[in-house]
Amino acid sequence: MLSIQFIRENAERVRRDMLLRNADVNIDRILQLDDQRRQLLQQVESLRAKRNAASKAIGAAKDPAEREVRIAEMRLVGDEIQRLETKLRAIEDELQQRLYEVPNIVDEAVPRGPDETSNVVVESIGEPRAFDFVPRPHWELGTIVDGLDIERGARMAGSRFYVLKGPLARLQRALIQFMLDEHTAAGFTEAYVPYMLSEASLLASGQLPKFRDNLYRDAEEDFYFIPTAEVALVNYHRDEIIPPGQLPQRFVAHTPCFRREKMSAGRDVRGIKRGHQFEKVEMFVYCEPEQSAAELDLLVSRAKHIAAALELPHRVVALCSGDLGFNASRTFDLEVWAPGQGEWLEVSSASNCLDFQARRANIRYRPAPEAAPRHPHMLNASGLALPRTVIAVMENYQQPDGSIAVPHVLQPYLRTDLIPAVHPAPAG
RNA sequence: GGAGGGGUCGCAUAGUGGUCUAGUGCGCCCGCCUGCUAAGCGGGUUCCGGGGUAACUCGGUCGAGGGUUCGAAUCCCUCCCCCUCCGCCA
Repeated sequence: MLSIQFIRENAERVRRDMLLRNADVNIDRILQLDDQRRQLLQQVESLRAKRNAASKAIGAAKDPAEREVRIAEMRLVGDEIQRLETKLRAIEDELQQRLYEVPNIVDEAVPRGPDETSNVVVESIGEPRAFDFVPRPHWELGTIVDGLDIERGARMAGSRFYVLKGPLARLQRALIQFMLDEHTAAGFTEAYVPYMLSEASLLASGQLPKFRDNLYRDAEEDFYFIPTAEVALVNYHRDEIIPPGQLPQRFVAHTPCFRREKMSAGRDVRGIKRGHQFEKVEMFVYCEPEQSAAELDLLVSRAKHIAAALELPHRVVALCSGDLGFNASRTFDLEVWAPGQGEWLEVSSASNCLDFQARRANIRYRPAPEAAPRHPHMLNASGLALPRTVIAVMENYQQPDGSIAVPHVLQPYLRTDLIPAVHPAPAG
């Protein structure tokens, strides 16, 4: 979240950024609550100071009669303190709730625009392959290589679930392994993290209270299923002051991700592009504020590296202000080309969240041994999302008979250069 | 799931209603003393917030949140975490 001090001192900037995001946030109400809070706080605190002094005097007083008089006096002061504290608490609660729902500020470099149509393609790498046959979508290829079973997935769990088996289960695992190997070789620390987290952790990462609808949770215990490993890694240092000399910290984690995705049925439902459960390799960085712009570049370059190593045509898209996520002040998406479906698939989203999550999670670091603590900046990026990378590999590497060539870098993992066609191609 | 024991300043501990402004030791920082180092001596050492240009000052903070009281580390309630044993289990 933004600090109330920041909002107070930069009210115009914050109002502007809320407009740029199309965020419906009442900054005036927040400032008004802050004003009331500080007024009340001063009253309460001066009364408390008075009570503290008097109580000390009572403890020291010898004469019982004098004690009684002062105790009676203080009883009245105590009542008044209680009355004001009740009022103060109500104001602080409302202020806190409202602050939790204010999104991050918008980086000056972010293109302005109301929605994704204003996003800007900043870089394109690789030429889409020229096919001398009509490329098939991945769900057809999945059937041909006997690696994808959407019907049985739906029978087990409902719509938007699927089963990967045989060569495609193995392909996905090889991709995960490859990505982890590449990122750890680049200095990222691999982490295995809980897949269910407490409500406090979801609040710290920014998922709650605003995005409750998109989360799965355990009905009986305080467990929320992670929608991304980012949520776990934000909380790695929650309520800590990181000692001097330990930044930057770069993590990479492979986890499943669970999302309710309560969107209109009928869109994006074909195949495995969007499910309630999917695998993702996630990168996450804690760094000093001065470094976060460079770290964002690093994360984008790491995501690009994976797409390039897999020889997939890809492009980098700068999200415009209206398309930014709640936590992010600047985001680049990485998209890969899927020729079977004929569309660009978002496989990574790299965001600089500044100190927005650090503040919610109460994370600070000490720049130097005697220095005052500061909030670190935190960044996250997929590196990459699995089902869509699987789709891109399948559709880009497909052969006329529906078999799928294996990208060079994956051949050591799969110990083959071809996923063969075992069923005849569907007619048409 | 059952029974018991715990959570106090970076670490270790003391503290069971008012001289707690949380003591002591270790560690760390500054100073003094000192051929050098060590020892010794003195001082300092949580974090958050309010007010103030500032020096400074006030409030809060003993796992978290409520409550009792003029006054809570200390008493009461709810919750969280850790340890030991039993049960269950990959």
